[in-house]
Amino acid sequence: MKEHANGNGRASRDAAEQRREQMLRAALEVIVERGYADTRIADVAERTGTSPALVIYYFKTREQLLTEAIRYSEDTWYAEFLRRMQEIPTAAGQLTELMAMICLPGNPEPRSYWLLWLDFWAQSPRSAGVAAVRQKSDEQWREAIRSIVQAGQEAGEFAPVDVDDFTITLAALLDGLAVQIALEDPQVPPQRTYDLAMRFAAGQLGFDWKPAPKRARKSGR
Amino acid sequence: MKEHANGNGRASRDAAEQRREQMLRAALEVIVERGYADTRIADVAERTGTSPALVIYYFKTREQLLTEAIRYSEDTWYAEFLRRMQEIPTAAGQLTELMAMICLPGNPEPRSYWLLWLDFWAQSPRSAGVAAVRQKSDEQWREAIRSIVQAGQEAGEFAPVDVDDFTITLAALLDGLAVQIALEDPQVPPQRTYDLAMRFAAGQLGFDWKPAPKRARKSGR
DNA sequence: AAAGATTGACTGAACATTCAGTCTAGAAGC
DNA sequence: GCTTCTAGACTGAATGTTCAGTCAATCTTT
Repeated sequence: MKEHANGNGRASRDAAEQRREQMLRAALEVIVERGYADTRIADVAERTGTSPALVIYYFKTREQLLTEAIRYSEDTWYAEFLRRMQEIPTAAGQLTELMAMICLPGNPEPRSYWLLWLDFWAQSPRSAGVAAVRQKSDEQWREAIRSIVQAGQEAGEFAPVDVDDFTITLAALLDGLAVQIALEDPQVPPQRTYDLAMRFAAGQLGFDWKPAPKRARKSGR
Repeated sequence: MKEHANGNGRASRDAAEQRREQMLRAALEVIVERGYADTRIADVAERTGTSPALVIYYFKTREQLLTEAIRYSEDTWYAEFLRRMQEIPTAAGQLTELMAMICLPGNPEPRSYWLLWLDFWAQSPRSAGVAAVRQKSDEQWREAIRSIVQAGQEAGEFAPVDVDDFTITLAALLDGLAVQIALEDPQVPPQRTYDLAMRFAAGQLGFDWKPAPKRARKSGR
């Protein structure tokens, strides 16, 4: 269980790093379940099979634990996003994959992710730490869209719309749809958010996209 | 200060009603400042110049106070919205006024209103009471858009887009822009949210709209 | 390589504070 | 005098943080 060995304190430093991550992941789980404000140190301790004191030992304060947790979440998500983008050649394909990551159930589970964001938004006005992470993520996020669109335009895939306007609009649209995903509005299931977002992007950028084959056609409304 | 007088318990019942509203308004102020989760009974008591015990006297529990407060906020906002709609003849005009109410600084201050909503969203997954109010407001909200669009189409003002799809998309877009308004993102000031939302609506529905005369043209980006 | 010294990881118990909600008793209005 | 309204003192339960000290591993010294 203990990987001691090699010379200096390397092993224990690794172990410590693992501990930290374990706690960060546990914190994220608890935030999703109980909400940011109601996440207690004791919860994280319990979930990592340790004591509240140890959590404070690693993170000086509760706030530090929580802000590091959200930073961790963002970094992880963004890294996965970049990884996927690199495997896709066309801008339209990249945009499609991005939408899927955001809207459709899959590996980084969008609902959990967006539940976190609802909390970040609510916390931002009152917490400088959260606000900073949110702002940075938001910019990174828009920059990602922007660069895909720009590349697509240069490759002739996309119509020459104003990149900034389109980016902000799409980002906002996705945020709004994300709320519905997170809150599981029965009127707006994930597949529908995906279709609507794709239709908007395809319409504005002028690339072809056909909505997924509808299963049963809902009758009224 | 005390309006006693007339016969039975009417006066005191009115006074009690006023007290309640006073407390509800105070609660909303505190929620905006400190956030839903950190709103204490003592804050509301202090702001109304009374005691915590009295707040509990009127609302049995803290949760009841808070959920009634958000209901009150929604009812007030929606009533004002309806009032304004009735004074506008065209569907395009109504839609424009709606956007202004949502985006541009004015009487029901959008930023405060949206800050409340950020909290409602974050609270919804864990509070049945909040979730219920939110869901109802959301539906009411979409229904309002839908009926304006439908009227506009019947009057020949608007292009015949799919009403449901358009409604959900616009509602989501506005929610997303609202996040930027609430969080005061420097990249996306209120005027810009208004312009983008209007451009989207005008483009989709095919009515004329010219962006407000830009003041100073920002140079780079 | 054995003995001692040092460090990092960790715990249990206590502390201090914060707060929702209760209780009691009094004031105000009818 | 009966009901409604109000405040202040209080309670009980959480919960973040501190602290003194244990334990095991590693480093130093001889």
